[in-house]
Amino acid sequence: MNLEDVAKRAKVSTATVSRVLNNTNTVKNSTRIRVQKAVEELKYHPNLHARTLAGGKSRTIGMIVSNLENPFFLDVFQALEADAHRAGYEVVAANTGYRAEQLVASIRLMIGRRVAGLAAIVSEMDPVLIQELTDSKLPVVFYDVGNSTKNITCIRVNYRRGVEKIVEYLHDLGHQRMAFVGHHSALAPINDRRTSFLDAVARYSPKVKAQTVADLDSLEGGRQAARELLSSGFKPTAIVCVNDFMALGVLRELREAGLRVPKDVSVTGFDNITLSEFCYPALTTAHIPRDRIGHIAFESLALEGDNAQPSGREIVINPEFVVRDSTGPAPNG
Amino acid sequence: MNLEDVAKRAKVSTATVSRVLNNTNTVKNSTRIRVQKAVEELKYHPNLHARTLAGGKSRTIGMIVSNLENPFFLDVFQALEADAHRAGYEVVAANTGYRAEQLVASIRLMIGRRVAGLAAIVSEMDPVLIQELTDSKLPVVFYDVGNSTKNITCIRVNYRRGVEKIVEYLHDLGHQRMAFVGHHSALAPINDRRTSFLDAVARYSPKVKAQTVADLDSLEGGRQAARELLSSGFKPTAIVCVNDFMALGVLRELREAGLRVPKDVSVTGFDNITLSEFCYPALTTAHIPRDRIGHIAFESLALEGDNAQPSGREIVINPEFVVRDSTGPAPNG
DNA sequence: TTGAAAGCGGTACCAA
DNA sequence: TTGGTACCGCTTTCAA
Repeated sequence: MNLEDVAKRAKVSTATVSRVLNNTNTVKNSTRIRVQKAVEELKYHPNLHARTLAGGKSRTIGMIVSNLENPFFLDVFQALEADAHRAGYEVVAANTGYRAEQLVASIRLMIGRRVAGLAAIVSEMDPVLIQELTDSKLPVVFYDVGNSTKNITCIRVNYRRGVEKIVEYLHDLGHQRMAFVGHHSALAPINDRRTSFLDAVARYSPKVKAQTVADLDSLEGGRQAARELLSSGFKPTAIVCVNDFMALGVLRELREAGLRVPKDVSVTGFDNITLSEFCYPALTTAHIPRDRIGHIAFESLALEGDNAQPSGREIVINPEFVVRDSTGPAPNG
Repeated sequence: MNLEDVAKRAKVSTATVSRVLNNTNTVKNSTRIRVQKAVEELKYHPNLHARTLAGGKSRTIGMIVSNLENPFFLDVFQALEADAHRAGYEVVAANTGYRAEQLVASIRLMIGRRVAGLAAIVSEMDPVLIQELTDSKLPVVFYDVGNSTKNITCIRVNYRRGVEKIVEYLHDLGHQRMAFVGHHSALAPINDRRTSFLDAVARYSPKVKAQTVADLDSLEGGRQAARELLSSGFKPTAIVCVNDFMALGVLRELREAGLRVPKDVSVTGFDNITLSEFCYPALTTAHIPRDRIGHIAFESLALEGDNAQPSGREIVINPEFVVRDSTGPAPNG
């Protein structure tokens, strides 16, 4: 089923069918109706591949994220998609699960699809890939990696600042044994977070001690990390989690170990995902505006004409400290 | 940048380049290497649109879900995608947010992309769309709607049975005022769930009373529904939620209203998403095997040859009752 | 206002 | 083992 079938049935040329389908040029009203009728009757759906191939331009944006299970990424995706749809774009997403090979495959796929722009909200970016994307003319948005150049926009979160605020807050509450629960410490942007924590704690050294553990970025990962922590003998009075998602796992393990939060142990998250307010106890965390990230990504990728953003920007986002119920004074003794 | 550029650089024909790119036929080793070198140097990435257009076949599966925010759908997606990748397929997902117009748009999009198969895990399917998909020759999998025909496989969950078990359990615990928290009662498959609940309760009538409320399928929706319930004067001792996701919202509202779960109010979910075990208290729920649904969807859509599934199957899944900590004896008085 | 035809970037068949 | 070439289904001049 193709244009020609429709054309035949409507007794016009394929060019005319194309015209009515795209509302381009002017078509006599009577023939327009004839064509539309034919389209209806044949239940014709234009082949999008042929369309983009012939048209040259692509109306889809690619987005690659590290972990769709973590609502953080989903929120960014939804914000981006909302903008995209409003502007007549589609967005196709890929999930890497923090696997470098999968990232390579996803990038190839996106390039193969000739996306109009690519948002890479991933931590496993290696320098080679960054370079490759930089070389390509494709508009790209990175999150937490790379450097901005003509076709690349970088969005960074001042994680360090956020963690400093958290550690300071905990210190003021009297905590002296703080632990950090992270994940994938082999990945640079994520290891930076661990380092930020250690640096933040170092300011109160030697009174305040620190320890770090890591597991997968998942509920179960957070739980395992907490388990490891509890059996390490370190006995933290505060656990700083790299994000809210893992913090939920930590909360569970503490609960099952009979520890009360925040009475026995304080816990903090990061991101301020919706769940952080719905779990028990509600998490003290640092807000990262996922929707803003999504909006910025879209703007940098798809705006044209007057609204076009100066590409090659570097945007820094400052997290906002949010106090809830998962933190409290350090226990005595 | 296209095949011809590569061909020129390698001093061969486009046909030969195509051959080495696809590993078809035999190409002399020396020329193969020459071509590969050219591909490398030019950083050439084949245009996937041209590929599918010329090749005729599509190696991608479409999946449409009602609400990606609800982990239930994400789990199905991930299972499907894992299978697909293993078999060399891609899957592109679309989220409707339970909006009928968005579903129509998404279906058109998938058809336009000429997907090899379509999994529609949505509740907002209307008869017209079902018919349209049935007429098309496209392999389709429905969840909870439609009927199986030659090209259509249906996966159904015996929700009724699951709710019966839940209501029976609550009844045995002495609960006499049960409420149901649902969403989008205008959609048939979802209203069926509400009806199942009412029917289940009716078996214990008139001793046991029932009431139902509905809001959005979200954390906040569950919370609002609970709020409405609490201010209705009905004073339920047990709240049966249409799914775990909304149950999380209910838990929060109860907590903020000063009600203890399960001491004052029992709460049940449905689906057994991972979060149901990580929230507090852990939810009594009914397990629905999302991974199995994903696997079945993939099999029905993409298997060929010996492993091909008899299409037009109808698969019924029986939820498994899971007791955790959110349910307990009805409070006295 | 409409039609004919030249691409878009590949694949695959037929010859060489 | 290779090259030539006819499509795949659509968009877009260019003429009529």
